Amino acid sequence: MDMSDRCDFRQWLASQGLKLTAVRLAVLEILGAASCALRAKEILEVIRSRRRVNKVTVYRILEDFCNRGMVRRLSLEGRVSHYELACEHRPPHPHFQCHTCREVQCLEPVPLTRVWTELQGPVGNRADHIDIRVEGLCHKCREEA
Amino acid sequence: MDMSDRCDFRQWLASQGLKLTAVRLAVLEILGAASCALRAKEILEVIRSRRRVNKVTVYRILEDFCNRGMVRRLSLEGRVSHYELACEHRPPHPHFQCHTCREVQCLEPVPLTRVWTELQGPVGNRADHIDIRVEGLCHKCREEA
DNA sequence: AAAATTGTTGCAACTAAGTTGATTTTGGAG
DNA sequence: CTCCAAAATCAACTTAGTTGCAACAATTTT
Ligand SMILES: [Mn+2]
Ligand SMILES: [Mn+2]
Ligand SMILES: [Zn+2]
Ligand SMILES: [Zn+2]
Repeated sequence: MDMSDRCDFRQWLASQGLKLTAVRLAVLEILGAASCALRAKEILEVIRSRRRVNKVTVYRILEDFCNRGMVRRLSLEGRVSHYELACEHRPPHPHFQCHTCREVQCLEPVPLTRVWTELQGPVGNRADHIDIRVEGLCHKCREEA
Repeated sequence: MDMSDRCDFRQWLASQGLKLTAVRLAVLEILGAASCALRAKEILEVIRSRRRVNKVTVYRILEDFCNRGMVRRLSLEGRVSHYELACEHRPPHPHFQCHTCREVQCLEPVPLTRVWTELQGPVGNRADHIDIRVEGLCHKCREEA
């Protein structure tokens, strides 16, 4: 799932009618290079290692990208949102989160047709998306125990 | 999914070696009577309509119940945890959350064997639990639109 | 070129949800 | 009834994110 090199972030911003700014580009590049979903604070720190930024700018950019469907916000355990790129090469997929170290791993996308049929909600609801999170103990934490 | 009348909360507390206190009992009764998962603030407000309580007490009780497996904490959209009873009559199940009104509905438990086979995480991880959340537009919000 | 418009960033102050440590109160065993 | 570990309270703190407004930058208009 490391096909970010295929994405032209400058072009993506242009196609969204967004100006190419240093912070926007940095957010996309950082998420594109990440192997798993990142917290806003982590993104902020990476940008700050290069240039001066205010956290509000990063939060506003992430919010905007999420609304446009360019980035996905994951609700995992705890009160901290995690963000990952939602480019065409990265379809929605389940995640694994370790009880102990809280690390998040992306799992392969699953065909949801089978799951859909199992999930008959109250009639009249319109389901748009299924979010799957597997909880457990990651291989690193297993070795330590 | 309204079998809370079968649960004897006083006995449950005793079997857990917990003293029977007004707030503990109230938390269990409120969660037992709820038709969907509640936020800590909602639980607090219901208790406060009857007696004086500090929010810390409620948070500490919820935390303790979650650690003991008596209550489940749901990580839904946003930064607010939702809590539901995890008594023997209420097995883990998926949830539906409305984009618009954010209301949470409990869905029927699904047999996860089919889903398990689809979710092949990195080798070496030990999966303990699968959390499924369906997002969409609830029937009430659909009517309004 | 100057001015106005628009979009972007920065700053400070704020909020919501939950946590911590110290102190006081209470359930229930003896 | 007495006593004390367990439970509740209080105030202060933390974390993650939000809000309103000012400053700045990039275009567009005159
Ligand atoms: Mn992912
Ligand atoms: Mn439920
Ligand atoms: Zn781990
Ligand atoms: Zn709704």
